[in-house]
Parts: sequence; structure tokens; C-alpha cells
Amino acid sequence: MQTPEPLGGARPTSRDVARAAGVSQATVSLVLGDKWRGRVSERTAEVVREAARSLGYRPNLAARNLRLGHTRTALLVVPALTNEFFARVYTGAATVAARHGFGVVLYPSPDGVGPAKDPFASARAALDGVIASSMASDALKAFRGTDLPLVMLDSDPADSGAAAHVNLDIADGMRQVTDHLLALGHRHFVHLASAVTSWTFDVRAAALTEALAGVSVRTVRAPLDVHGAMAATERALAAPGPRPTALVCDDDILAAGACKALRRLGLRVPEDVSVTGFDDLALATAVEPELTTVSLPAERIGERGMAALLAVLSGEPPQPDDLPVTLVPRGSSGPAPAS
Amino acid sequence: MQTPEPLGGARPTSRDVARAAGVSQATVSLVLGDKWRGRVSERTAEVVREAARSLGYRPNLAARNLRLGHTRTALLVVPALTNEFFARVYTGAATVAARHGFGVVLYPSPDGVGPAKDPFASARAALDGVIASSMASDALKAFRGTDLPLVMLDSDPADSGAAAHVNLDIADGMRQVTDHLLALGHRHFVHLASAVTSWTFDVRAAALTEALAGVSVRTVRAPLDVHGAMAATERALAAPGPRPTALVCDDDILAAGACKALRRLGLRVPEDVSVTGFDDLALATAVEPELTTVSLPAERIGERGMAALLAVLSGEPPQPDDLPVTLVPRGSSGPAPAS
DNA sequence: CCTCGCACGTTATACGTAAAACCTCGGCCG
DNA sequence: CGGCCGAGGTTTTACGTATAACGTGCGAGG
Repeated sequence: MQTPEPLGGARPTSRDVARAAGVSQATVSLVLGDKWRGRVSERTAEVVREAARSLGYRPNLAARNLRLGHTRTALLVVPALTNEFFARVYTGAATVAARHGFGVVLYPSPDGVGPAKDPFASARAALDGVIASSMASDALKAFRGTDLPLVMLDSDPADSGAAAHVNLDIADGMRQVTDHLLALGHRHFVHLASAVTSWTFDVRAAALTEALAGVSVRTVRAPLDVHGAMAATERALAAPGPRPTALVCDDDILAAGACKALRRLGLRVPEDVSVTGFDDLALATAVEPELTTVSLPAERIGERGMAALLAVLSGEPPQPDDLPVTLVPRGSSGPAPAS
Repeated sequence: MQTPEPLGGARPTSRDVARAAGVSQATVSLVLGDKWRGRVSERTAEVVREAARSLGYRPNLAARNLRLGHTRTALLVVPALTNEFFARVYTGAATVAARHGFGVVLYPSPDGVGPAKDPFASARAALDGVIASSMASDALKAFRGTDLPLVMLDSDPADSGAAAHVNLDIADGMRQVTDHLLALGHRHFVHLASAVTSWTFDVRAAALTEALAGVSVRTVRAPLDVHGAMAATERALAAPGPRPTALVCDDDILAAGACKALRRLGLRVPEDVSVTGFDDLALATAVEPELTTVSLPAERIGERGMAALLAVLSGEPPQPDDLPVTLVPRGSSGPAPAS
């Protein structure tokens, strides 16, 4: 009937819709907000809906958020978006968010641990809460002392700044890895550890040394990329003493690099050296041999994190939540060589 | 001086700051908005800033957005966040956005998450514009006919719905690949193509068939994962006729799968069969042999896309923008076998 | 001495929405 | 017949901010 498209200048407002439908703005708000049962006749409601449709009306979210006092959006803080794990966490969080009419905006922390000068300015959306995954505690200080509830994922549960915690049983994962390798007869280990420090890596290290008490284990650190892992692996094998037969890596990327380095040194995986990863990225089944690794429920921790935030926002006291992880034995690990 | 933390109920508003500083709300807005030169004395400004700091004041973005009529945030629509390429596009876009006081919120299109019923509802932020990367044209119809400017990246430049286009010279990339392989003596090709269709893959196919006119080439389609690629590769090699010596893949993931499948068939890469990828993901150097592939300036296309959107928003007519891509020869391609 | 302009603020208003409070009219019951 | 009630709306207000429009002294110039 009227202008079919909101072309040209300004977007139509609810008042424009009201005018077109011959009702007041309040009625439009009622109808479009689905709160009109018993307050507006079915016929009028339909007229309003039709007017809105023909004008191409979309509510102004800024105005709505201002009026409502909340925004139904959460901020997800992650160390690095290029890591598949965090993309999956996001997916999980966004899924349950959508189910509750929430949105999720991402904030890849600059530099992973950097001093986030102003997270609020860069995540320009007005927020209801914050979820942080695998972040160092002090990288989140900008969110402390605000009124925003903070849910921490895969982080130190002793951190009291968070309104809720959801964790992965990382320690158990590492225990499963070591049990697996010990059962295969391995007695000389190298721990290829991540050079970036965070709770999740600290736990891996602690669990490993505890599970391997009394067994020969050597630690080498590497940045989280293939070339760093290769260099570190070469260093580790160049060290004096008996040659390690098992290489436990903090991450699949490190494991992939380790495999490459070993092969260049003329060693076969897993016949001469077994290698294990962590995280079960797509990479784990792309390389050869496929990596024995620990599968983490990435989507699920995102889902649970969002659910926890929603619980906090509705005033429920959230209980601590721990998710199990599972060892996936594949081709990169095998029996320790005879001698 | 006053309450050091905004604990308890409501967040402090600019009016609270004004009260604490003994000035009017307008003055607070002036000072904090950095528009006070010659309107407010340096001393008063400092008092205001101190009051804001001690109250922990953060401006209400919803109110600001409403007042200003824009939000300085853009929506980035991508097919799948777990693909490293898009994470990098995001990074580039977010970088130049931040430089201009803009934010970027992500919308991984319905393929990844739930029903796409209303992109505006799920990306709850109020938006100034939309950037879509590698999206099929009809997946964006929700953004057409709105007042939001749309910038398309890596998409059909003939699409007139977009206010600006930024593209990669994909065709040239594929030409470089075929030139490389032809120079190595290859004459029997297989094109391992993506089963998902989009402009970027159509161009790869078209460029390949054009560059290989008169040469034996067979096309097999596979979903974008390692196992799909393996199955497709086996199918391709089981076909009658002379054995292909070069496998051109639409994507590094496909290439990695192809390498695995070939090895299982007892064929060596690159001695028996050469394999090439596309995109130059981290995966390309994680597998062995490392993949010959085409490196795409992912961050840069994100940067240019955001710059184009900013240009459109300030009324400048944006010119079409094409970014070069480069072949990176690595270990997975070599001379065609003798016979 | 009047007035002009500048330095320094303040008052008032609008942005678009949601919802509380308020109207109006007809029917029905006591 | 008076009053009450419910259906179907409308009027009004508030959310917090940015900024246009409007004072108000005071020093200087005519």
C-alpha cells in the first residue's frame, strides 16, 4: 500500500507503523512485542503486523536496549580466534544463546594475554555479561569490579572473581594419556609443553609430573606452532641420556610438529617414538599417522558456559560444572621399542 | 572519594558523575566526549574526569547509540567460523575497525548454527553495516532491501546488491597452479572440487578448465573435510583410463585428505602423484609433505572490506578492489613421473 | 558608560521503544 | 438506574546520552 521499501533516508519507526495502521505507537509496541493478548483485538493486531511488514519495519535495537535496561548479549573473550577450539566454544555458546534470544559477540583478546586497553570500547555492544575461555586471570581485570557477571571457562576454579566456572577435566585427560603410554611399556618421556602459560597448560604439566612420578621425564617448551614444535623436538632429542620413546604434547599442533621433526631425524612414529596430542583438532586426523589425542567437548563447554551465565542473570546460584574428556587412541602411539 | 565501586544495584550514569563533580550532566558529556576545548576550563574537566573514575563510570552504549543514530559496529557474515580463513578475515576487519572506533560482531551463517530465522535478532547489536565473506548471494537476501550498506568479499562482482566489492584474484591463483604443474610435465589431472558451491569455488573450477583446455582433466567433488576428500580421491583413482599424475584440490583440507588416501593406495607424493591445495592454512605446513598451495591474503581482505564499508558510510564512492594471491611451491608437487 | 564578545557553563530537547497509568464505551448485575 | 467490569485501546513517561540553544559574568573597546 504505502512505500514498499524504506529506501532513501530514515528507517521507519514504530510511530510510522502506527500512523500507517491508524493506531497509537503503544499499540504497535504491544502487538509486535507479542504482549497484546486481551489488550488488542485480533483484527487490529493483523492490521499492525501488515503495516509493519509493508514498511519493512525493524525495531531500533539501541532504543529497545535503552528502554529495557539490558541487551541480551554476552561477550565471549578468547585468546585467539584462529584456534579451532575457540571457534567451537563460540559455536556452542551461540547455539544456546540463540535458544534464549541472546546474542554473543566475540572479543579475541589482543595478543592472547595483552592488557586489553579497553574491551568495552572495542566490543562496542552494550553487554549483559561476559564469558571468558582459557584466559589468564589477570587479563580479565578490566571486567572485574564492573557490574557484569563473569563466567570463566577452562580456568582456575580457585579464582573467586567469577560468578561461575565451567571446567574440563584436563588433569584426567593427561592421566589417561600417561596410563595409555605406560601400559604400552614406555619409560622415557618428553613433555612438549606450550610456551604460553595459562591454567589449562599448568594443569597438564602438573598432572603429567604427578602421574609420571619416578619415571624419566624431560620438559621442553615451544610456541604454539608447527615450526616452534619442530625446533623444540630437535632440542629434546639432542639432549644427552637415553633416547625418549614417548613424546607427550600439550596440543595437537605441537604433536604434528613433533612428528615432522622426528621423521626428519630418521625416526618412525610410532615404531621408534610415540607421540600424543591434546584437543583433538581437525588437524589430528589430517596428518599421518593420525594423532592419539584427548578429545575435548569444545561446543559443550561453550553451551554450559552460556547456560551458566543465563542462570546467573536470572539470579540462580550456579553450581560448579566439570566436563569429562576422553582419550582417543590413534596411530601415533604404539608399544615402546624393545631395547 | 565517594563509593569506589558501583557495587550493588544500578550503574552510575553521567548524571551521577555530574552530581559528584558539582557540574551539569551536559558538562560531563562534553568532557568525556572530548569536545570541551574552549567550552570548559581545564580544572573543571579534571574534576569531572576524576569523578567519573572514582565512580567507575562507563557510558551506556545503548543510550549513546540511540542518541547518535548509529552504532559504529558492523556485522561480519561468514559461512563457518571453524575455518581458519574466516577467523583471519575477522581479525583483519576488526583491526581496521578498531582504528576507527568501530566494532565487529560475527554472524556465522546458518550452516554452522541453528536456524537463520532472523539474522538481526541473533546478532542483537544495532548495526551500521554488513560485510559478508564468501557467501552465496541468496544467503544474504535478508540484508537486501534494508538500509544497511552491504560489502561483499570474495563474491561474484556482478552482484549489484552490494555497495562495494573486494575480491581475491582466485582465477589467477588457479592459473598459477596449473602453470606450475604443466611446467613440471603433468598432463593427466584430477580436480578435487568442493561439494559446497559458492562463487569462489566456481571461479576455481572455471579457471582450471580454461587453463587446462585440451588436457585430460577429471572432476570429483568432496565435502570439505579430510574423510570426504579421502573417499573422493579413492573414487578418482579407481576410474578407468590413464592414472592421473596431478591432483588439484580446491582447498588445503581436501589436499591433506588426498595425500593420505594416495599413500594408503601405495602411491608416493610427489614422486608418483603431485597434489596442490588452496588457501595456505596452517595445516599446509603441518602435514608431510608440506603442501604446494595458493596463499590468500585473508587478513588483508578483511581490512579492505572494513575500509570499503567505512568509505561507503562516509558517502565516498568505493572503487572495486582486487587483491593478488601467490602460489607457494612446497613439497607436495614435483615433476611428473617418467612414463 | 554601554555594549560586545569570549570563556565557561547550564537548560532543554530529541533519539525510539516499552510499559504503566489512564481513558471510553457497552453490557450486565443488583 | 447506578455502578462495576472488561475489552480495546490511548496518553504519558522514562531509559541515558549528545548537543543545540541559551544564559552570565567580566574585560575591553568605542
